[in-house]
Amino acid sequence: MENKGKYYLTTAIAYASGKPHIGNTYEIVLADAIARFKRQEGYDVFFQTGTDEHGQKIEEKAAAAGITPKEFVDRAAGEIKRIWDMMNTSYDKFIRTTDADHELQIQKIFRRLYEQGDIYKGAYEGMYCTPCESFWTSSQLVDGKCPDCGRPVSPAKEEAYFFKMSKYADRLIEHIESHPEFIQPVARKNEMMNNFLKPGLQDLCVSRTSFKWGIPVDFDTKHVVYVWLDALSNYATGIGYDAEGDSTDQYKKYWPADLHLIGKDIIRFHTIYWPIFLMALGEPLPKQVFGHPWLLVGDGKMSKSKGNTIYADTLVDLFGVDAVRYFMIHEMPFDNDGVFTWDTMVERYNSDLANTMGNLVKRTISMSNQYFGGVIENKGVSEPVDDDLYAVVLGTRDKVVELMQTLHAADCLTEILNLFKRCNKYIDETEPWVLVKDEAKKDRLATVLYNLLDSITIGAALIHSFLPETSEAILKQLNTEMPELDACGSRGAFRTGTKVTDDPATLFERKKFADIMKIVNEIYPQKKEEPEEKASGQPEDGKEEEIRHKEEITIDDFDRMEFRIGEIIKCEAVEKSKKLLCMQVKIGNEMRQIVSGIRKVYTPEEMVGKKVMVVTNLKPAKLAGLQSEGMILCADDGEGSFCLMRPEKDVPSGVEVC
RNA sequence: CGCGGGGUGGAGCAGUCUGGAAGCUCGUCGGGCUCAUAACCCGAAGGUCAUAGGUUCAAAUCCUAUCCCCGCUACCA
Repeated sequence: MENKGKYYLTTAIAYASGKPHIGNTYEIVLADAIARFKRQEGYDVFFQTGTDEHGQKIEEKAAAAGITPKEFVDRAAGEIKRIWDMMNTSYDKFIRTTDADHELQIQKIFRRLYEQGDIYKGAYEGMYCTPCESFWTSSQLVDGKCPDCGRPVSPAKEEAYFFKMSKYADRLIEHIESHPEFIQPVARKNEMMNNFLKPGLQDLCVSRTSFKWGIPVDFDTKHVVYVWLDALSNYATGIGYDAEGDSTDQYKKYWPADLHLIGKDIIRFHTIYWPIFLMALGEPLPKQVFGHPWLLVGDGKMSKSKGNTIYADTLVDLFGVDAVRYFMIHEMPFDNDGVFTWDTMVERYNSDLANTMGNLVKRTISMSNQYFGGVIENKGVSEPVDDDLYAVVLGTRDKVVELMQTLHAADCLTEILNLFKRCNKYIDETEPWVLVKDEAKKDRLATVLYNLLDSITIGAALIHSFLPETSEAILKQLNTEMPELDACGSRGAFRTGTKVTDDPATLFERKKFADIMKIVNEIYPQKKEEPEEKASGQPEDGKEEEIRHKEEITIDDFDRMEFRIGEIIKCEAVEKSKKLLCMQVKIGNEMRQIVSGIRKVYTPEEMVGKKVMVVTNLKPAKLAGLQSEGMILCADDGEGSFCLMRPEKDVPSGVEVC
């Protein structure tokens, strides 16, 4: 394949403060898919990742663990690298900011910027919290107090080095405006322009004296280099940049980076500070910075305090590496956060990997063996339906190439799955099990199976960057070589007369949701259910399937809830809504307004005078703009039908239900 | 009025720039098939495209207002 030139991509370097969760792992997986795909396209790829190991937080964590910072980051970096390797990522270099050559270059860079006047010594002024020994900006303060400890802060000054950001701001604005592809997705570009560049850049404080764990400024050793200047520079130092003009050939070949793949939270550092540092050093700017969205768990960000942190190992144990790669890439829209739930994980696994792809390979190989002893020749007996099949199969390559150009990796997987789906349909259209009964159709049957094997070969090649192991497993079962990317646009990827395996292993064994959840519940025992559920809430299953119970609660938990009998005094339909009723409910001597989604089953007229069961200590909510101060309980069958819970005998309103 | 993004069938999304019969995946229901992993294929149900106005022969798409979500708002990696 022709060489298309070099392609240098990086991930952000992972902060070595702990074990990365699936959100952090997503980035390396996406980067790996891009790197592999670029290689497949014929680029000379250099793929760098690594760890960011300096800073106050690490110093503190190490102290808390009773070890030196270096010991701490050695462990953390080892763990991160282990996970990257487990995910089968094909990085070319794993840089650590504690690498000696990197540290040396940072000192050289700092000195050079100082000597040429871009860095100057000044004083950092801000609000200082003495107990926390931290500076805060006025916007960070919470009610004018320290956001960490809540204690009052006082203005303070500290000697520090600053970088003259404003000097390069105009050039950067000009660059961003004239290179619309520089910041991706574009929505982020506006955030940067509006929030930082247009209002005017402040000079950046690039040294610290408040902690020690960093790279010392060699000419003023009570300062350490600001971690971002340290961390960002890895992209250059990792491939051999030298601030004194003696950069390696590798650097000269690969710089500037073609892509920095980073999280959307650190776009500012990569699209403002890093380009400006590079301008100051006289180096060209990276071609593109892509701030990818986040992979969230449930409906919130992952956090240790919530107990919902999910690690890649856990998923890999349950589903395998490629299934996890598949999920991560497929569930991330281009510019929206993706969401991980066990439900969708199992669904994607079963539906896409087991049913559509795995089963297709198995049934095709199985038929090849049953009908032809595994040796399939292209007999050239074609029918119009073959062209329909190939129209989809051969068109996939171009679609994938095009989508990857703009880093729409999730859409690529959708396209490739479409290819496999089309194959399944083709089997139904051609009905090989019917053909086999007619000796005269034997050659047609062979052709059909050949077309399938050919299509699967192409599909396997196209999915290789995303699911390398699976791709190889399929090709091995077909006993065929992976075609080059260009060959995926035409027929003949599968060599006629090849004998496929006679023992096709199942690529993805279907998983039962209940089995997975059993294991998950052991791993995450304290998983909490949503406390609030609407009256018309959506129940789980209607059928005979077993009831999924919520987490067990204690009598004390139950005691926190208050139920009372309420009498509906007034009731009217909520105009803006077709399912809401707005009621005035008498509970003892007080009146409450309650909005409830029961209009489908109850009319306003029939509600008046009824006595119902009400949750009376539920936090008020606004429904369709109306305040609702409680919840009316219903029995709900989950099929859209439900009925009110009413006292069996007449009781006065206000009495408690317990 | 700090800036920006978004509200589309049960779930997740596309479509909005360049108005012209509301689409995809999953789920549900019905049918078909039997090579295959209770799989695969076909069909159906289900949405007044957040709300209210306006422009137009025609609006999810353009304009105005309102409501609700979510990012960013600088030296924390």
